[in-house]
Amino acid sequence: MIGVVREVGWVRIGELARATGTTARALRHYEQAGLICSQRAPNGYRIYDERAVVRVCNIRYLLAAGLTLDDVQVFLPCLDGDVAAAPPSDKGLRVALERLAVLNERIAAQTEARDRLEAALRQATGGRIRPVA
Amino acid sequence: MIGVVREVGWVRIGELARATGTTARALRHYEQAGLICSQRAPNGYRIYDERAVVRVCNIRYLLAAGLTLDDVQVFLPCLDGDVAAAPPSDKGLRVALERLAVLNERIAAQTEARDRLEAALRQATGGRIRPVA
DNA sequence: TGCAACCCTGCCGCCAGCGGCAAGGTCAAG
DNA sequence: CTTGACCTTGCCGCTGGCGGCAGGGTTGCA
Repeated sequence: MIGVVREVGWVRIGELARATGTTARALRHYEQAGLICSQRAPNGYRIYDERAVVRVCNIRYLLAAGLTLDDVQVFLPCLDGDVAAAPPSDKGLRVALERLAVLNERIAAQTEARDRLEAALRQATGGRIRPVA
Repeated sequence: MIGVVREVGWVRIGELARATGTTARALRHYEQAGLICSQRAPNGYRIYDERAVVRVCNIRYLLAAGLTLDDVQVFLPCLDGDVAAAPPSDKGLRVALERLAVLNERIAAQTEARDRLEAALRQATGGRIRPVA
């Protein structure tokens, strides 16, 4: 074993964290939420195969897109990437569409608020033109 | 003063809550956050003048738009419609403009999230969530 | 042999915006 | 005089996605 570099196969939590741009803490959190699973080494350490990288990246992607961990649950069958045979369920699509609607709503509301604020500011400074550095 | 009926210049918290579509609990919360203020009746009850209705509605509007209570703080001088009589200070304007920028940033971030989700969905309808790595 | 770098579990904290409850005071109507 | 609607303060709880720490164990390397 000396000098043998294991290219693939099993990584521990820290390495997976580095590989996916997250933290060990977050990964344990995902596991507790049932989004990823791990084998255990004889010493109790979590070990992951390389598919975990894809999976975690997918999870992070969906989270960054505004889904919750619960939402991501729905997509579990699709998270392994190589599953061409597992198209997203109707349920998954529904969740995603709902989330999309929520995001659109929020964006619209905030944009409206911004426009209002902008107008108010313009009015506030309308009479007295004050240079606001 | 005899016989003069002042059509409710003052309301108590419950009525204000009903008038603004919120709860007494929330109003106390806003007060504790420094967003609204109240007089006190001799018995200790909070009493509000009718401008409070406008103010609270504005607060709720901004909150619904995704602002935080802290954000709303900054816009306090604008919430009463008093702007013409009491133009905001340079300092206030500066802060308001900063907040405007923050708002724009937030909108941009959420828009990006939405686009990502949309893209993911588009990929999903093609068979899988998204090509990873 | 001793250290530094990992890993483990478990639990508390944080932010935001309240909800809800306890334990009491106040007031008008019946 | 009692009921019930309303008000007060204060504090704990909840959701979401972790951060961070305590208090351990395990490894690799000089």
